[in-house]
Amino acid sequence: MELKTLRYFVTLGEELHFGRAARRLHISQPPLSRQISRLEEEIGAKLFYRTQRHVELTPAGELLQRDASAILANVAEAMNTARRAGRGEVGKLSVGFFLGATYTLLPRILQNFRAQHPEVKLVLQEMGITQVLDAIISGEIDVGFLRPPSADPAVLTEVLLREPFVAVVPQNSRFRTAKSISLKDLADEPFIMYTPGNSILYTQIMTACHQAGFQPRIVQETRRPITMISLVRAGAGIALVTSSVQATGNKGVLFRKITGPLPMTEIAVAWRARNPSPLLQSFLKVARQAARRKSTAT
Amino acid sequence: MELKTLRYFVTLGEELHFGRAARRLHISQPPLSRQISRLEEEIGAKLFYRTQRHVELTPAGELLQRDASAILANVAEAMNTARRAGRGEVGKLSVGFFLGATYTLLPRILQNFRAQHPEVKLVLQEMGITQVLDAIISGEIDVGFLRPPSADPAVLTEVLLREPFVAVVPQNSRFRTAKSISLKDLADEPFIMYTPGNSILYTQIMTACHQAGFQPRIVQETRRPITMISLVRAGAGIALVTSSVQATGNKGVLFRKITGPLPMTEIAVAWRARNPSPLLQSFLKVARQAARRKSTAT
DNA sequence: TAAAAATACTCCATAGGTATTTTAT
DNA sequence: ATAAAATACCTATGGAGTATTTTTA
Repeated sequence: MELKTLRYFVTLGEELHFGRAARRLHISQPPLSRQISRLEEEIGAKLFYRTQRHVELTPAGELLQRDASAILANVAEAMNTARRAGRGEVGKLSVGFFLGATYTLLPRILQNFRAQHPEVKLVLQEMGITQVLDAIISGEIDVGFLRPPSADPAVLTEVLLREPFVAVVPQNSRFRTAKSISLKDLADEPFIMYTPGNSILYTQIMTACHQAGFQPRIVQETRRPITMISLVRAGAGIALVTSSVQATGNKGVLFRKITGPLPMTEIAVAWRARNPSPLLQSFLKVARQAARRKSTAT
Repeated sequence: MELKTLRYFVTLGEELHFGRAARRLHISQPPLSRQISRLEEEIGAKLFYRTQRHVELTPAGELLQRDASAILANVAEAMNTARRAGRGEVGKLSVGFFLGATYTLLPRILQNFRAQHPEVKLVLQEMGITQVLDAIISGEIDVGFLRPPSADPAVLTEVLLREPFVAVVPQNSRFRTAKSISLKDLADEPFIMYTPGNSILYTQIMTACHQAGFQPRIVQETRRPITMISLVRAGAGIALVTSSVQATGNKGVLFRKITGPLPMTEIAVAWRARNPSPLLQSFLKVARQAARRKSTAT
């Protein structure tokens, strides 16, 4: 069975006249006769009652007519879908990210991408920052957000966002009137700190404090900046978080700029080096645009 | 697009290896490569990422893989359905009948036919006895039940059932003790009669009465035997109905055999002379069987 | 270096064309 | 007598084969 045969059959079923059907198919009448005979042979049932004056569908032919039309439509549809998928207009894209990307960067990227590619299904997965890289390598996700460096040659990364640390202090803090705080002024404060294991922020802060000449007194550790802010609000100490955390708009605490040896911290987008998916490329483009606008805004 | 190409594509999508896929398809590797390239060209999108070591579906390929498998399954299914329709195992059969056939004959035929052809959809239409013939000629129904003769050379008929008339009398009738009634004994009774227009029963009864030497006094006319029986029960008169009407099991009236010049009345099955539908043939076979058993039972 | 996909070319099966016959109205 | 489907026969496109080249892990 070939589709050509089905097309012939469907056309003849519509015309009920070999000559006219053949003309519509841009072939001559004899080949059409032969193809129909062959089809009937293959199926093992007459599909048309035909005399020299009259052509009519048999019950079997009528059933096949319905099915065949549907099949032809499905084929056209499938080809179209594949074509559009090739242009990156439809499909699926898995995105992995860590908590820190969800404050300002990711929402804007996703919003723009959805607007430009409404028929693309986005599969979003939050995961630990250390797992993002593995997920990219394994192919579990197509694109991920992480903090560089990624240190794997099979994965390409591109920094989207650089942001400073800010200090989170209670509203009644002695720093409440200060516009910015020098890092070494915090030497005697109780620190609420990131968990060491799964955040390079921990390392960045610790290193900076040592450079500033003190060893912070850590009174609490947590992974989530929101929790850190709650603890600050409760008076447990002060915390250093990335600037974008301010976007959660927390009341009851104050955010202050830090001066001193603290470096900027970076968020990068990462993807498998040879993943030629057109969707991936579209996503990266949107991500770059969003990041550019974001940066200027910051 | 031809199905052959889709089959190649699906197989390669399963194997992800040109050599193995070609072996499964009983062709050599180069034609497979070419067909896949051609398909990609036609669609305008790469369907496989391929290096010499690794073949993988692209997003577009993955979509098409799903659609193509479904399409191939549908094609197989459609061919099968058509094949079975050709053997009369599935399909649709339109049956037209008049009221008089519904008492004993039709139920049994339909029951048997449904048992033997569970996948055939029966479309049943009750219609006036005069319309059955037209419906057959126009092709609106495939097979019809009517009272012969049909008087159209394009329609074949076959008598299935001959049945006598019986008298319907009230329970308190003077005939209640009689085993049978002679037609001319009814000469003075008020008659509840079939409508003249659409029943040859009217003609049969009137003719017989004249032969018996009287003109029946008609007090009521109706098309439905059930109504006639109700009227008899209500004491409006007596009626002559076909024997099979007894099957409705009416209380409150008595049925009595008639002796005299009343002929048997017939029910025939009829169909378009050249309707080669295998379903029709099956139906006729079942009808004949059912009628044979019915006759012996009567 | 080897395994596998792509390319080059050759051949033939079969789809389609033209001419003609058959058949039912 | 005629219109339309079937049959006969011919032609040529394109699918499949073999041999070879290219590529990358």
